[in-house]
Amino acid sequence: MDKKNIIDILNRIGELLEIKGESPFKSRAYYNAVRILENLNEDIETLIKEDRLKDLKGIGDALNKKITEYYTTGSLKYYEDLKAEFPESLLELLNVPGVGPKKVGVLYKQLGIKTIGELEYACIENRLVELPGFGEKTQKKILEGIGQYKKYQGKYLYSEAYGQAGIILEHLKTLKGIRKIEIAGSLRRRKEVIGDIDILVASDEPEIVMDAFTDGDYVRDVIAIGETKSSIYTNYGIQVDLRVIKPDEFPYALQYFTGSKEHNVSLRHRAKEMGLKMNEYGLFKEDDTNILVADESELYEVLGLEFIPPELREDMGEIEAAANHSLPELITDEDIKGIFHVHTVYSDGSCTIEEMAHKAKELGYSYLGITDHSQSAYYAGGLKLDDILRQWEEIDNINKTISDIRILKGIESDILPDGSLDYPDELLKEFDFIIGSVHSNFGLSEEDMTERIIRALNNPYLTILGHPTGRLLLSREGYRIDMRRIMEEAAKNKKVIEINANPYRLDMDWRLLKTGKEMGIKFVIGPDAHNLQGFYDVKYGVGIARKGWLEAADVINCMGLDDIIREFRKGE
DNA sequence: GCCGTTTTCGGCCCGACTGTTTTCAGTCG
Repeated sequence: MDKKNIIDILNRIGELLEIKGESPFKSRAYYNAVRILENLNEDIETLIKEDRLKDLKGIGDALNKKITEYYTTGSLKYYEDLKAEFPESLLELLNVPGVGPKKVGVLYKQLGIKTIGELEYACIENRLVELPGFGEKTQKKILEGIGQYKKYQGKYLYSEAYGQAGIILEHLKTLKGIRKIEIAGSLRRRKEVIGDIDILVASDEPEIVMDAFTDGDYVRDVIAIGETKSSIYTNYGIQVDLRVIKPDEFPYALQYFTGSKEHNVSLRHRAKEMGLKMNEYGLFKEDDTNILVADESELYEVLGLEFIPPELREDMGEIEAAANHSLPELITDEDIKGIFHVHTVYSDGSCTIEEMAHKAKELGYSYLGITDHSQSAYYAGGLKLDDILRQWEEIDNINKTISDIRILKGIESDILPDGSLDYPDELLKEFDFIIGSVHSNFGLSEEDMTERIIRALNNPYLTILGHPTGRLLLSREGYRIDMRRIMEEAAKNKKVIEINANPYRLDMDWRLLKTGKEMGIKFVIGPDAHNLQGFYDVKYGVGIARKGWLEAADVINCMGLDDIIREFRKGE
């Protein structure tokens, strides 16, 4: 029983209550509790054991009892009773964009629809149009939503897959008989979305490895157990393939299974031109003798190439660059000197400025740019003029007392539909820097949305364009924009573009970074942190920057404090 | 279901958008 189980059940209760039609404030209380637990800096088990849960603002008597019951007995009667009223599969319907709890309630009560499949069928049969509150367009939208949902099925965020892989590696590392163990596949290439996890092990004793792998706590189902390959589903539903390889073959297999497919096709083509044949077992001369290599880097060397970091293996020019020694020296986690884009209790963050500052300092950063939401972002508690003045005063005071880190005054200003920023110029110019982001009116035409952002990029006070497409991976497409034109405008006006490191966003997309860099654009890696944990997302942003060929010099938060201040003053 | 308090019931963030309606409900952020 861990925090995630508790959070899951509270969420499900909230959703079931909504479907049932209970007071919205009741379900909100459950969602509120979820948020509180997610942002908890203390161990939840300790809180339960010491009976301190109810001290948390937002958790009262009822929730305290329910959480404690679930934690101590492993089940919760209230939830079981609620579940008995509705099939649990109803909750899956909520994943379809455009379908909320009210619609689920109607679909279930009037048409007996319980699953996505049934819903899809009912749409095709034209049976939704007659329902109260539904119509032609709703039915069409739901059908499209189902299509989108299906597209994302079986896909996972990099951060989720990374976490799961870590657990498995930890479990296997202690085994004797393992000579080498590595992650391969898209996870090693640090793709933003992952289909499955590939793990390679070099060992002379495959049986021991396979037994241990398929026997871990993380296993939900075993799909197959073989001598060279076994597959499982983890508790989170991610498929994991583990391959055991003879130690001599490890470098070839690692290269082969890291991919990408396109990279390997190009690489094999190159090998063939050199009279060589390559596959997962080796690199063979025409007489079929294997060219022995100790690691991947020697393998690339034989092919006349510099070592190509896995992140770059997407067949986007990396092989040519490796051949003529022009691969970039990719940015690393250690290059990041300071942080921009964090939220605090002033808007929708859960920690104070001081807490965030101390964490940033502890992590070795030398500056921290605070960016709460601006006044138009009602839903996130955006800052009014008074709040801003109060925040500035607080920042000034903290800067006086804290050493080795400097807090910078920023704001994440909404870019309003007309492209203007959310405060008058007299106020805007007083900030150290400004991130401009789109948070509303996502439905503008491509033309209008592009114009909107271009106008913002022409605002002298805007420093950084935040999460440029607004996408949420696996759940929401970005808004329609002409990214090429936006990049041109950013380059012309010397505006920085954010690589939002939140694992749900990873926006802007790495596929565009190399082009942007060639256009002379500078980037910033921003965690969009809403709590202390958020700082740890920076590494995901670094991964994306690496995939986009970026070096430390391309990313402004690799600059030291003095340089950054000079950089910001340049615009004034 | 939680909170606060002028101690026990009333308020709980707010607005845009869409599609369905004919004045509003549901969804989303």
